[in-house]
Amino acid sequence: MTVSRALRNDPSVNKNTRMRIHSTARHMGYVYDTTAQAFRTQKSGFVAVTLPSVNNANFAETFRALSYELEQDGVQLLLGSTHYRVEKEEQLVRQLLARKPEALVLTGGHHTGATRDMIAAAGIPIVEMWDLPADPLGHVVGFSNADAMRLIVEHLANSSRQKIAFVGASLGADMRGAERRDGVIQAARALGLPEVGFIDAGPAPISMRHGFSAFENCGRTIAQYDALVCVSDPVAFGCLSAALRMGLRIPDDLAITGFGHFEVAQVSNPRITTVDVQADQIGHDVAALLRDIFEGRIDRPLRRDVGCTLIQGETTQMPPRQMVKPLAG
Amino acid sequence: MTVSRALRNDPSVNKNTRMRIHSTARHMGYVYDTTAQAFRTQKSGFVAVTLPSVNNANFAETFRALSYELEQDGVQLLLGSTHYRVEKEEQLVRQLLARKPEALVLTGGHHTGATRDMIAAAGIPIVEMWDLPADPLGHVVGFSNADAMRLIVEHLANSSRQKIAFVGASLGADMRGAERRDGVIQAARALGLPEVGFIDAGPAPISMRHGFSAFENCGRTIAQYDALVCVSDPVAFGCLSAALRMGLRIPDDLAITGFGHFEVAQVSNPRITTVDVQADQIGHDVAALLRDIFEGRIDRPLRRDVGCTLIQGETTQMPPRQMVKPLAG
DNA sequence: TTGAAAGCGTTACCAC
DNA sequence: GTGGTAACGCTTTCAA
Repeated sequence: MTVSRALRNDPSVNKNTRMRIHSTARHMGYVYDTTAQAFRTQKSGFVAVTLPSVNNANFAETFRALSYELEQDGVQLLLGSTHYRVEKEEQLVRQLLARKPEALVLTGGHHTGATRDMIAAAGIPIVEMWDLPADPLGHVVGFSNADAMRLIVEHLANSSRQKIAFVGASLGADMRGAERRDGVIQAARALGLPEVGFIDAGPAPISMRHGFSAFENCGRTIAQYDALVCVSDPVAFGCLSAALRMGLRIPDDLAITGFGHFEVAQVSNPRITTVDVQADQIGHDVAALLRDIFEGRIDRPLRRDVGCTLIQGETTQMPPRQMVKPLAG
Repeated sequence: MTVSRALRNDPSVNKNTRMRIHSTARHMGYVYDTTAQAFRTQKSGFVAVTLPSVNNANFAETFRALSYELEQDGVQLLLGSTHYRVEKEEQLVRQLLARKPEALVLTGGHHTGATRDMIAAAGIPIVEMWDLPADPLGHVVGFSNADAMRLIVEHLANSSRQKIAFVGASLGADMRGAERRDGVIQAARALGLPEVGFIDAGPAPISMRHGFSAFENCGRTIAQYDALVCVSDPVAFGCLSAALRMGLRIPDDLAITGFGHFEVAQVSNPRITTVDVQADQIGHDVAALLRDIFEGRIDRPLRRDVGCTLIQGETTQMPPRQMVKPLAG
């Protein structure tokens, strides 16, 4: 039928006819049936995405960017939330694969064996994002959490901070958080700093209020540290707020750093030193990658490191100014 | 075909036959086609949801609660973002309806004519949430934005604030924001307060940084107000941060209020007076409603007001203490 | 540039 | 308890 072609804007249809068809279709309140199309063409038009949490400005931003790009290609995203648990991820991936998505985008590089098996059996393109896994399932668009923390620790060391504590979720679920903690520990060792402390803010996901409580619960023991490296900006903001309420001067008494370049880090008072990992860029890059995959322009697994940048705020000091070298000669 | 029944474990099939069919199916590597089933039965197992933005802690929380409840029933949510524009919503609803969802959940009660037509033609249950529209499309789970603002204005008036300014997005796109502004204006009039000012923080969506800039751009003109009623907590936080940087004392020089009971309002320093609208409760209630609908326990449109509560923070003063009444006698 | 016919895999309905 | 037939709404192919 010509109608079918017209509605898909097939160029072989006369412009007049097409216009007329479109207008009557709209007039009738006609809605195209993607279900029938998916059935007929054996293409679902879905891309499945898992996030640890929707309620996280960074992941939400990646999803927004991804969704914005892909909806222009008529792709519908299927979103699932793992609540930072690989077992939940397994259950979710099973549910999502039943919808026959044309690709699967996972956050992070840690998965159960069953998840890996299902994914292998599905035979669709896989993208892992927000991480640089050692043994990827397919394509990768992410950054090194350890590298990000090295930036932070080196910055702190440059302004003569010695005793660092890491504020994060209880060990177990949040793998990217654990990688960040390890990154801090490694970086501190490499610089010859004393052993890094750990302040447990409770089970993941943790946010502002958990940072706040964790700081309050430290009591006077906080005095043994001169820098707090937090797993994320919201947690850092919570700590900052608690510290200010206790009358501490930030950064004079204590340096505080975050992670993720959340809005709150830029608007808070003082602004929080953080690391920008460009959540939106990850979304854009994954979308571009998927487009390349669907159009057959990719033949082997891609591994893209989007990198990260230190954003100096006001919760840490500038490194002491270097001696100015005399001009040559 | 008997095979079809056997594979769905229809009890009317002989046990032997069923077993034989299952075994040969497995042997053949047969995979059941969910797509064809969805096509034939006209039941997709989808519920479509539109949000103004995913990148908003309140809407994300509603989505999380909704998703959490419904995934237990094997329902998959289709999420779309309207970017606070009814035209975008129209396009989105068209896309979503093409997937033949079994219900449609919309945020807000303002839609284009075409949207209303499509929805009527779709003949599926509709839920409008986060609002109490005068002419609902179907079911409603929400609250009155005007009522919420009345709570705020009365609270401010109780502590003798007179000159109020509303900080919100430019008029046009954000309808709930506009309702809140109108609510403030009406409440102020009802209390005999002077005309309410308007500080434009730019086109929706607006967040912390827009509140910050808007406040900064006011310069000295801010002095004419003694209370700032912000369209949301993030915007209020931005204003608060800018005010503190300018050396204002909050709430002595200026009262500031937010909306939505976001985490930042509770952790900020000082805490921001706000209105709790229970984003998660809305999600739960919508999920419960959908369950009732699918199981045929609902015969006429439901209209549920989840209400809202004033949360007194530290950016406004307590009302002057009432004279203590002498004990009886 | 348009139209007619066949068929995708499933299920509802009816006959056996 | 089993099986045959038709149909869901679309796209592909071929003919006009």
